[in-house]
Amino acid sequence: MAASKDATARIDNLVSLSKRRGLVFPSSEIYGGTRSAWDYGPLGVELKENIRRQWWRAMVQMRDDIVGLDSAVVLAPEVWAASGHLDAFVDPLIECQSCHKRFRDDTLREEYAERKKVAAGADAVKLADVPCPNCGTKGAWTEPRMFNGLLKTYLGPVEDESGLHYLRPETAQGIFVNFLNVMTAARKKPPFGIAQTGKSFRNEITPGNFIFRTREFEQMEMEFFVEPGTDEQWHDYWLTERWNWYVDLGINPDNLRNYEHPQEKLSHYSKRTVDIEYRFRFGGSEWAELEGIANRTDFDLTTHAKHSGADLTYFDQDKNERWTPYVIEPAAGLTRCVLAFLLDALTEDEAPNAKGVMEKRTVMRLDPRLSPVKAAVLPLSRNEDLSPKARDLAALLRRRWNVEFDDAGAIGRRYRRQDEIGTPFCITVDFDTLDDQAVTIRQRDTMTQERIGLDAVERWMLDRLPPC
RNA sequence: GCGGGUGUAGUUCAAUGGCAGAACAUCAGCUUCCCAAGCUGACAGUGAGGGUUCGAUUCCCUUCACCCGCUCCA
Repeated sequence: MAASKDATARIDNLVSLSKRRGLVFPSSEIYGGTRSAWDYGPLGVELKENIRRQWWRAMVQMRDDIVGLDSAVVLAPEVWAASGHLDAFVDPLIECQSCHKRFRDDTLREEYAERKKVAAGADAVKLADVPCPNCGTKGAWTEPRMFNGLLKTYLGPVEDESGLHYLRPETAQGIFVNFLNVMTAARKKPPFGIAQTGKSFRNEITPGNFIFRTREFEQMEMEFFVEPGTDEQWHDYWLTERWNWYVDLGINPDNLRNYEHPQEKLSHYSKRTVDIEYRFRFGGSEWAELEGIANRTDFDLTTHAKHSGADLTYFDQDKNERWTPYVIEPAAGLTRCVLAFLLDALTEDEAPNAKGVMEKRTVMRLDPRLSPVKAAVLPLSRNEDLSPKARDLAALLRRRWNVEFDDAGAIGRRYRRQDEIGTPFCITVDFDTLDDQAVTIRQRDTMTQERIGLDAVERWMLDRLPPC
């Protein structure tokens, strides 16, 4: 339990750092807050967009077999009936009034029917006869209450059932209903993929663990359409690709693992699902899901074809036959990625202060591609000659990157402030700069410095920051 | 939603049924200052609502949020 205590402290530490530095704020804080979501501050939105950009580059722009899409959040309600979400997301839950433990009404009666060999099945079982599996109290159940995971909204001027719509619980369905549009317009044929990122909404019973589980969250999903029979190979391919994406962007592989879903617990659409989990070290569980990589078979295209009447098969000219593609889906949580990248990057080391005494240093060792601020330009001290020189350099670099200028307080303090938010490079304009037209560049992780000519700074940065 | 815990400045913590303090952070100024400990000054708080009371941050109720469990799977 000591480990989880440390982990809790680590998260608490990140929560306060996030607020202090403008990464993540409690939502609607001045009104006491709402637990549904968190807000991303000036640095948080940069980090989140950088992660999204890296995903988009790796999944869409650097490949010729995947294209992008941005479908609506509110789709026709029929989509959710066809996809199975209207059924699968509705769980009737009942609670034992003695021990307050909760169960699903239907599974409780099913298990009872099986155990007691009730011939007529679960429907014949009366709840009053069923004892609580936890405490044994018989029939002290509350009324079943429906917990619908879908968020409802009412469109149109009159708020009645005819306007009932749902906010999407996943971005995937927007891809499936556009399958034909995209395949034709982009002139793609299987194997090919459609990717999109965006907000999704789920009525989670218990949001929590900072930004890990929220009712409003962001996903990065890709549906990869393949010929049946090749699906298992492609599934393995994407497991490797996605794992490597995290490691390439700096996540310590020791903090990653694959979790194979047991066959009997698979979602209604899945043949096989493997999660990439990160060692978040929350109180309750060491590992938690970052991304789910599922073989969705032809479930989605088939069900949408059936419900809509559209032909969602693909005509294979080589084989002269029609088939419904299978789908491999790597579905990542963008907001979960933000948390994982932050936790993995947040480190403490020791560095000497101005008097040579070793002191704790907080460093956010983010990959420079993800860092909210790419460089800070700092005059050695606030001075009428140095500050303008530094401002000019900052303005020049801002044409390409998010660059800060700061001339407040002592130089060491400013370095540490940039360390804490993960800025990889600090460029210092000193009094020699006025003569030799050169600056020192300090690197975040090593604190080493090198002197570079003013006119070479942009090139130096370009060599170390890949285009994005 | 249920059970347990917590709520005081931006952060981390004090204190009290009768003026709410500190440290760090932040901001302004000073400083030829290269790794947060210099000097001067400033801003800033009892989560919200109600009750008891002459008086509530403190006691009571409600509510909201966070943390730990039940649940969950991006």
